[in-house]
Amino acid sequence: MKGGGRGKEPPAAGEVTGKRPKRKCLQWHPLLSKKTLDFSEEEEEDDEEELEKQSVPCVQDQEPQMHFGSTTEEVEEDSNEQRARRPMNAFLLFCKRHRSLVRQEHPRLDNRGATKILADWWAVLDPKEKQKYTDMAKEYKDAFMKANPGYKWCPTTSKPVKNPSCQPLSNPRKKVWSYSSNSSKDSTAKKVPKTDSMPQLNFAMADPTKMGGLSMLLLAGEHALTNREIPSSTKPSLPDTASEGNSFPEDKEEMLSGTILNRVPDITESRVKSGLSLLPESSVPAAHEGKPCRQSALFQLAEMCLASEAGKMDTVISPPEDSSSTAFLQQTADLAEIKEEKANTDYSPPSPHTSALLPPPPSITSTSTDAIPPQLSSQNACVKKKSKKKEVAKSIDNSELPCLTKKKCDEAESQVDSVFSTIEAVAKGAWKDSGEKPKKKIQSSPSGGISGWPKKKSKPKVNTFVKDKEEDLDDDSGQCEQVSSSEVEMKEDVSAISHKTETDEACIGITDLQGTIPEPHCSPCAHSPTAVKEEDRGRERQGEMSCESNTENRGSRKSERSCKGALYKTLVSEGMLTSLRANIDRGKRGAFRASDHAHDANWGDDSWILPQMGSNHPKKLKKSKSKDESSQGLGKLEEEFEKKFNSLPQYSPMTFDKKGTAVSKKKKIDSSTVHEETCKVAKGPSPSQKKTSFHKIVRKHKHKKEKPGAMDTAVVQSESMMVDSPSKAKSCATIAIMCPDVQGTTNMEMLVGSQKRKARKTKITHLVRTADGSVSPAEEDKTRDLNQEQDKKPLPQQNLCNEKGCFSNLTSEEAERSTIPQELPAFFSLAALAEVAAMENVHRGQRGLAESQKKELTQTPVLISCADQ
DNA sequence: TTGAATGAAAT
DNA sequence: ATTTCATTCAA
Repeated sequence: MKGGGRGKEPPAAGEVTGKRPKRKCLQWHPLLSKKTLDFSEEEEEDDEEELEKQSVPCVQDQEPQMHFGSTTEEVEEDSNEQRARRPMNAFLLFCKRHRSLVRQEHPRLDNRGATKILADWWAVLDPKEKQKYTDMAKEYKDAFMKANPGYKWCPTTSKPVKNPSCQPLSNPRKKVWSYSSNSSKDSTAKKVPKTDSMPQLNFAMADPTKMGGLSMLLLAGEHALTNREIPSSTKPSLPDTASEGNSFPEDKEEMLSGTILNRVPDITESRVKSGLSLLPESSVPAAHEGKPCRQSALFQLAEMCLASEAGKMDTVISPPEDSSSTAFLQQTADLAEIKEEKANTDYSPPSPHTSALLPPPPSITSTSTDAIPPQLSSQNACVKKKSKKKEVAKSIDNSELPCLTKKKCDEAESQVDSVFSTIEAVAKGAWKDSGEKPKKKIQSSPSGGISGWPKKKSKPKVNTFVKDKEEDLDDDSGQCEQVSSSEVEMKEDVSAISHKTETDEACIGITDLQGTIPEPHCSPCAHSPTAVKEEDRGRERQGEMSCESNTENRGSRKSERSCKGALYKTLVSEGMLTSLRANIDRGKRGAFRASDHAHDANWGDDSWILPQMGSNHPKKLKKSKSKDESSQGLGKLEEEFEKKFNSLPQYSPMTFDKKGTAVSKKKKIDSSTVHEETCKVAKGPSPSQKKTSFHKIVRKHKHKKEKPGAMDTAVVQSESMMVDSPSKAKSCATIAIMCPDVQGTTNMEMLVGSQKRKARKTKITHLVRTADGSVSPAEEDKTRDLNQEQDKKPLPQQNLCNEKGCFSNLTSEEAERSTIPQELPAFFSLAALAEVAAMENVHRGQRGLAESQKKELTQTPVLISCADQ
């Protein structure tokens, strides 16, 4: 059927160009930009940012993971390729937000169909609301542009924008997107000054991604550090590094600068403080030195890990959760001290290598292992996992398969290893970046000598990689500038390292998880940081408890997260991350907020995050969540996801229907869809379809009004339908009644929407397909027309509907799902709906849902808001 | 990998 | 004016 049609779209040009081959584009996230932002800026934003941050990492991680095998490297390597994805437009946002709803209603409907419906809804959507989405989109775009100054939608030429090599990141960061409710403001800001340097990638982003969950930490750290950086800023090399590996370099520096062990404590404190209060100065000497160091949360994490390994971490870690910032800090400090001591004891003796961070000597490792609280290990694992899950699989193939296969390497070892690996990876990354600095202790031992590094006993693989990398690094070492030249290498190395390590870790983590918990969900966790949070709370899967100290809950998987989470929490507690806290406070429920509010307030961060989440592990999450169900268990991910999105108003289908009717939108209705549904209805629609059919029917009527010519056919169809099912007929009638006024004025042309474009190509196709057998294209068209015709209606209705609170109800997912009936009342008479439902049920053979719906419908007062009024 | 929708941007 | 591509996910 489509074959012919298709030809066109897929098209030609597009194909070749590479259209969809999914580029490796990293998805841009507001967070990225925010990342750059100073936390200090806006509290609100901060909150959001926090959330975002969390989420971001995941996202980022995920992406890389996704592509991982191929992509990861690509990302790093191909800065060029990686193009940031273009920001979604209002419609896409809308789709993203509502697709699930549509699907709920019409389970059978595939995405295409859903898209059509969404298009209809969109068409019908009140201008106000549309405006919201538009604004969002705009902001999003603005932010995006800021982040990626030179970004071109069409890669066509080349992606000039990014360059990998050396551009200074700093600029872009500035503000990024502040979220302002008002759309307009952003526009001005848009591109702003930033140097164009920021390549699309936002390497900054990239790094974090790599980092995984850590990214957030990094952000925080960076944020704090940022100040410093600026001063030193100019390092040519840095920027480069930053661009590339960004975060790493900084870390690296730190690493290099001081012995990690020793430094760790200090750094940690400093970072923490800085992060919190922005204390700056004192600590982080290293950073000052040469580079800016963004320290990163990552670094901290590493430190923590080390410490923990040392044995002390437990303490440290635990605090975070509870804690208030101060306590935490103090503890940290204490820990640091302790660490130092131990470190000295344990580590120092052996070698200065990089000291703790990197490769703890085997002995140490063992020690650490013992001491290591699951948390740490878990953390590491978690972090990596996130990013890697998918990757892991791939990567595993390469190097780590064994782990997977085994699945159970010693957990302890694995964990430890993972930790180390992580650290190492980080260090390496840093080193690379920092390569310039002579400091690198590691360097002290030439590549060959590095042995210190690669401590991992258990996992030679990692070590090997690391070593190799190190060597590479060494080679490269040092030269940030070189980076440009050797960027690729760097990237590769880094990526490889990180990945590998991650992989290993991931494997480990997975193993652990599996061991502890069979569920695969882990991966999901990775998906969204935010989710993680919630999960942590909510989920209590016992898990290993590794994180006991850490946070409240967390099962094994969580443990990892928890670790991170601990940091976050700490930060939050301190006030660093307001938003986070807020979220936590809200819990899942936050969703409710009025659409508007939410929209304004949260929109930015939250919304973004969620989506990504979804995208990342769309399959798992979504399905699981699908909706209602998810609320129960799954919920968290979804919840968060929705929450964010929720900030945008989500409308119930009913609303749309109403609006559609009410509103004059021209919308086109998808004739095809309508037909299908109608047909279905007539036939014996599937349960899910009922609604759809109903809607469609309504629409048809509308359309009919609009187009007389079409009307005829449409009418006929409708008639037929009616005949088929009296109930339907009634509904139709009802509708007609309701919207009698149809101002016929309309225009024939109307077809605005979707079909316009596609009409050429697709339209036909649709028709054919849609036909599902029954429909013929012509009819559909007619139908559409008819619908359109009818579309016009008095605005008031719309308002009413809106006012009624379709939104309010909707916001919460639960409400949405459960509620359809509730929603219904608005537009059409309930009775009609009920009838329809009844019919459907009959056809189906009754489904619980259907019945329930009917009941509800019937019960609900019949409002005939429609028209008139 | 395609397609359905809309829209912004680029060509 | 036309083409890309952003999201989503079943075919």
